Formats: sequence, C-alpha cells, structure tokens
Amino acid sequence: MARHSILDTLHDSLRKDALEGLQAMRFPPGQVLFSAGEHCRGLPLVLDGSIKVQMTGASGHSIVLYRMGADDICTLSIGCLMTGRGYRAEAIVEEEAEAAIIPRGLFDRLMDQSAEFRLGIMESYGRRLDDLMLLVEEVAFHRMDERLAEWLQARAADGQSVLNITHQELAVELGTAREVVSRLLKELERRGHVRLARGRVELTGLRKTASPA
Amino acid sequence: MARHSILDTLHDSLRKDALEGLQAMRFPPGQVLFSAGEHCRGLPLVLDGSIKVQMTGASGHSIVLYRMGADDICTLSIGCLMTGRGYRAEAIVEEEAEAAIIPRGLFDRLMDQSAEFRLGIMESYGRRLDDLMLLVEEVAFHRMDERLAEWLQARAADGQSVLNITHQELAVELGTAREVVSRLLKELERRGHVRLARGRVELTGLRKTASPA
DNA sequence: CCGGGTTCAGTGATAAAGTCACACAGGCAG
DNA sequence: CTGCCTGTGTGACTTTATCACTGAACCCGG
Repeated sequence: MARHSILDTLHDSLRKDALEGLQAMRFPPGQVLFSAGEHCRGLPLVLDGSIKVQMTGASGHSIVLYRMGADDICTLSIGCLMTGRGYRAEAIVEEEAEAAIIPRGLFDRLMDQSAEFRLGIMESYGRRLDDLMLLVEEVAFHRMDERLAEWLQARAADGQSVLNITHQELAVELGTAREVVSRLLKELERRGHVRLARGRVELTGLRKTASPA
Repeated sequence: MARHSILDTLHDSLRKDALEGLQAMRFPPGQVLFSAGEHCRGLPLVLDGSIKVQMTGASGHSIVLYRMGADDICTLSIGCLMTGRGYRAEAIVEEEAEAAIIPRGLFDRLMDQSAEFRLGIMESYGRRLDDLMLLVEEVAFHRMDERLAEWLQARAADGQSVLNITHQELAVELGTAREVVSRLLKELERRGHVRLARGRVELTGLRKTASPA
C-alpha cells in the first residue's frame, strides 16, 4: 500500500483511482533505479528508504547531487518525462527503499484535477532547485576540510557514529579526489576527531575544524 | 503587449483573461529584479532581453547560476511563490529586458485550466534543473583555464568579439577569484588568443587551449 | 588642465586542492 | 599459504585560492 503525503492530499475518488494505478516496489541497497541516458517511464514517489542521485561528468568524475528519502518526489524525472530527454544523472538505493511509479497518464490526470497535487510538485521542485543552488555555492567556494567535517557531522547528528564508507565514496559525496579525502581524514585522525579503518570511519567527538586563530 | 510562447498555447478565452491580468515592463541594464531574501510576488515571464541570476554564498563570493532570455520563465520564482520562502539568488538585467509578472492568483488559474501551460512550466523547470546539474559538474571538475576559454568562445559564437567586461565580473561568471581570471587572461594574451584592455577583452581567434601533448 | 579619488589590473608569496604514480595493507578465494 | 583485488597512504608536482600590495586607467570637480 503506497503511503505518500502527496497522495493524502487528494480527494477521495481521485485518491482511490491513484492508488489503483500505483504499485509500490521494494529495492535493495545498491540497486540502480535509473542511470544516465535512460528514458523516464513515470514519476517515482519515494515511500521509504534512502536514494542518492549522482552524476558523472565529462571529466569522468562523479558527484552526489542530493538524496531522496521518505515522502520525497523524484522531480528530476518530471523534466525527463516532459521533454523526452534521457536522464543526466543516476539514482542508487542506499538504504532499502520502497517506491511507486506514477505513470505518465495518471500524472497528467493528477496535475489536471488536483490543485494540492500541483502544489506538492511545485514545492518539491522548488526545494530541489534550492538544494542544487546551495550545492553549487558549496562546491565553488567552501574549503574541502570544512565540507568533509560537515558531511561527517551531519551523519553524526543522524545518530550514526560509525560509518561504513570508503574514501572513494566520500570523494564522490564531496566531488573531489580520493587522495584528498584520504589526506584530510588522516589529518582529522591526527587531531583525534575520527578513528579510521579499512572501509570505516568512526566519529569520536568531531567538533569544528577549529582554525588556529 | 506581452508576447511569450507560453501564452500562445492558451485557448482563446483564457489567453484573453491572461493578457488582461498582465502588464509588460521594461528594465534597464543593471536593474535588480529581485535580490536574496526578498519575497516573490508572482511568476516573471521574460519577454525579451537578458537577465542573469546569481547567488552570493556564505563565503561572500558570488557565482552566476544561469541566464534568462526571451521566452524564458523564471521558474526559480515558483518555488518561492509556493513555499513563501525568500529568494536565495538575485536577478540582474544585462541587456535591457522586458518582462511581465503573472500574479499568484492568475498563475493558479492557468495551472488549473491549461494543460499546455502546465507543460510549459514543467519543461522550464526541467531545463533549469539540468542547467544547474551541469554547472555543479563544471565547477567541481573542470579546469579553470578551459572554463574561461569556453565562456569566451561561447560569446564569440554569439558574434561578439569585443566584450566589455571586467575581470571581477568574469570571476563571478566562473565562480572564482579575480586574480585567477587576471592570470589566466594574461596567459591567453601571451598566446595571442585575446587582447586585453581595461574593462575589455577582445577575442582574436580563440582556439582550443591546446594542451602541449 | 590638474589633482585626487576610485575602480581595474598585475604580481609575488603562500596555502589548499587536484593529479599522477606507485607502494603497501587487509581480506578473501582457491 | 598464496595470489588477487580493493582500499589506503604518500611523495612530487600542478593548478587554484588567498592575501597583501603596487601601479595604471578613468572620472570628476575645480
């Protein structure tokens, strides 16, 4: 049964139709939901789990653009759906995820008949645009050591203090090179903020990177 | 009289209503259409001219995110309109521009009553998302000298071979520091690709940056 | 036309980040 | 145990960012 807040906003008869046209599916970690160049067959609603969206540029390097979680909408797909162009990014499941695809016809109908649905879509789009704008600024102007520390802290805030992640994966998160991550992590370890092991980063009281000033 | 392709798609009666609710305005170069933190009072349609959208990050640096030209829609505004949050970016007129603002009420009505209007909005959103994704990749992974050369070449392709622009402005275009632009331009001049003067870059047969390999 | 202020541009020194090449360590399959 | 694959550490070097400053070009009032 597909539970997604944007469906809750629909009026009874429309919601009933929608739920009939939808089918939730489960995806295991590592599963690729779509990849670059592929065409879009509908609008995915994320019901649960965590999915990262990343792209690989002309340079051959990859960077994570954003994540989708419970109650998210894959707005990126709408553009592909509308213009018929293929995806430019790829989506990879991180934590086992559940999603339902709204097929084109149903999407058009919902857009036509529900102001609330439209609002939800627009809001989602707006948030995504915002995310990307912030990312641009972050990538263009922030120091790598701070970005790394912030990324780790965000995870720590989620309650996770032992991350099973490789330096390479962290490099893709931040859009940098593996060597850079390795060196910065080593530095954090020297300062006692983290403990490192193969494929593992343990956070041990990570504070501000504390400029010596 | 507001001429914009998205209005052409409307059916007669709706178009008539829309045109009544709209009022085109002209803006001179340099005019700020909106700036960070401001609230949004409607959806701007760009009828003509050129408008750049840039943001200034926590770091204090600015970067141009994208440009809007004739027949464009300021999709960024929709998010602000829907969520009520302020703008995160600012819009500055480059070439004298003409624009019309669709007020909230009319926007809602058009979204409700015209599938073609909705399609136009969605397409526009999709393009913007695409632009930003490409920008992220560009900023994260491409070399500055190539980015500068490409930017200049794009202008040359537009027919302009003498640009009236300062190094500082170029730095904002590329999201880097003024000094970096100065040095790279000097290098291009040494190679005979450009000629420099205060506030001016003249393109004299700019080819590939030609790696020595 | 001159003087003084303002905006632009050039440059050296240094730090941060990216690139390249390679050594080595940990874990797993045979 | 022995390879083998993946992940990590590191040196050398290039590119980019930052800081601090110099000087040139332009603008405007007197």
